[in-house]
Amino acid sequence: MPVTIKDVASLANVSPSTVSRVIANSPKISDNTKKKVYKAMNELKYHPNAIARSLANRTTKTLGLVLPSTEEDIFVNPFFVQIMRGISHYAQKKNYYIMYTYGKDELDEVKHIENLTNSRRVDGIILTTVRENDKCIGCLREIDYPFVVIGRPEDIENILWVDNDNFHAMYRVVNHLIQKGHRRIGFIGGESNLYVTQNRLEGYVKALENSGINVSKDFIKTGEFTEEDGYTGMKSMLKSQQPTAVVTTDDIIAFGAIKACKEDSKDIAIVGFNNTLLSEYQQPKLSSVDINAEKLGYFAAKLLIDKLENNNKNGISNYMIDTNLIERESTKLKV
Amino acid sequence: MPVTIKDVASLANVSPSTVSRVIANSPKISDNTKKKVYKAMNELKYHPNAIARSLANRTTKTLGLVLPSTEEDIFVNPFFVQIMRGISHYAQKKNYYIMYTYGKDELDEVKHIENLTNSRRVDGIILTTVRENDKCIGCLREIDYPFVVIGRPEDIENILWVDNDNFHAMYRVVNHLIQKGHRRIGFIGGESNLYVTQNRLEGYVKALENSGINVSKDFIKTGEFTEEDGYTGMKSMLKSQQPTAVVTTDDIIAFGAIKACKEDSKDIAIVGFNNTLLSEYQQPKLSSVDINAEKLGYFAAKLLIDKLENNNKNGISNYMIDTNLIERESTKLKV
DNA sequence: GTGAAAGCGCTAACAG
DNA sequence: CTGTTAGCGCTTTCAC
Repeated sequence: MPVTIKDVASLANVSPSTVSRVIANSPKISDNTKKKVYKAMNELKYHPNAIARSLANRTTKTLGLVLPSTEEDIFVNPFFVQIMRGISHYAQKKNYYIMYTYGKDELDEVKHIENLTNSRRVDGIILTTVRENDKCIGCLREIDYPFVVIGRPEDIENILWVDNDNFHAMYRVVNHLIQKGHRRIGFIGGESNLYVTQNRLEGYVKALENSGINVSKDFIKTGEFTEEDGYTGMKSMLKSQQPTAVVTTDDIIAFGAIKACKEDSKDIAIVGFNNTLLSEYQQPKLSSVDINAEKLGYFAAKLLIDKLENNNKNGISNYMIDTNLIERESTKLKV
Repeated sequence: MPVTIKDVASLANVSPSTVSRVIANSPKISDNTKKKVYKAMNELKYHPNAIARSLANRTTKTLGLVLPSTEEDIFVNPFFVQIMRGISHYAQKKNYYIMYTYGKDELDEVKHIENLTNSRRVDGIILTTVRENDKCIGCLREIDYPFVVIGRPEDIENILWVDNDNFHAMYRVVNHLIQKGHRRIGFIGGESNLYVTQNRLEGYVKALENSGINVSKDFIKTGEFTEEDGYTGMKSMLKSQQPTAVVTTDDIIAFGAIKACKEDSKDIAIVGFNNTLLSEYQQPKLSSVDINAEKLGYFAAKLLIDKLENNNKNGISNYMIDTNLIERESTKLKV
């Protein structure tokens, strides 16, 4: 029933291998036979069977995308959807397909990765989260399967990854605030042992130092990525210090900080991170750093596909994606 | 390098076909040889090659998911993410995989569908939007490829689909408002030629009639799915009628309606639809109908997979998914 | 430049 | 119950 390469071959009066060469656009095929073959393909409405090709040349042209399924992550944050689009964007360009799976937790993710790779359904894997001592990375490394990570892993040796330049992102935000006249600027971050937190904190410190502003421990709070810790961080800072501006490492933290300011009727400039959907719906509308998730996805796909196609001559193993401060009401005022 | 069925066969001292039967869990295999084979598989860490299986039995165990990439749709609305999870949930249960593609527009979607189906990468397709005179459906029908659509198509003959019971959803919402004492209830809907709009309107009408409340054209507005049309619809209703409550067919419409009420300082009960993320962040928090998108995805996958596996004995060709009124501040008050 | 033949790894008759 | 034998549809040496 389905038309195969043989049908095309006999109609065009050539051998199957010739047709195959035409499909692969082999250089050593006369223009004449090329034409003949194309004609036959059109007449028969021939379309190569991807599965058969995959079996023969041991490559599926498919990438596996592993998504976490934590409620908060997935819903409040357009992050993953944007990443998916970015990936899709580059993949389509290169004629790659994407299979996605949701993992209930880290172990479940590992299980899915094993399924995907053992069955050879995919040529490579894209990881969308990094954890401490990441088991997914461990597993992929062990079986030596191509993969790329969105977010900077602890141990980057021999790993493809993309991430924002968190140092610069925060550096620029703080600088911007300084330009606006702020001198007493606080920092409220998530877990202090995370790279993101550390890098963003460094950017904060550097910006202050560069402007000759004293960096004080009392202006630096870290905790969890929760509204609550944003709230308490802000509260305690308000009590002892008199910040005129506060930068945070996540919108959710910023939301808590806003709440604290409102309670104390303090008018303080606040900046969030990740530019989540809700930032625009705060009172005041929250200025936030857009991390360009779509670009993260795009370059993750690029890194992986380039490797798969051996186009990685330049040896690039990671990309730093730029960020954008989206300025809204919360940082409108000059001091 | 990779271990194949042959390796297992020779280690277990059986033929490849026997191993194949063990993999497929064929009933007519003695427990003894089953054990032998399993042992060999474990020792060799054998994993069947999915591609080879697909080629041999002409089935890929993967579904193609076609997503629209309209900004608004994708971002503001957790709809698609939820659908993806639902699909994934059922698919994983049945050991199916999902490939997704984004279509820039209808034609682009058709192109992707053709790619997916012509290359035989997928066994079936899941459509997440329905348009008037839908080209995707047309194409799929023509080539007679299994598919399911989320949303009720115009012509449902021989088509698998899932949708909410829009009639009942709205019927119950209006009833609920009536219980609360409302008698002057307005309706603001999207495009009047769409099924959703019509069905929801019918539910609205029926509920009023059942309670012996007069249905007046002046209480019914339709337009586009925009904040603007929600706003103007509300404005004009406020001018001529004195509604105490208004139901809408989309949160975005409700947002506009809220705005209009605020401007005129009218305290009117308002209900949205789709329970989007932002509904909770309105002032007042918007009551909205949750359409259970995850369930829509789940049952879409079920419908399609059941068909593919010929488990569709009962001949079910669609599911109606229940909805849930999420009550928030906007309908708190009794009249 | 093009064809013949072997094979990718697995499944599915058909025997026995 | 199990083995033998052909393929599934395409690619890829290796000749010519």
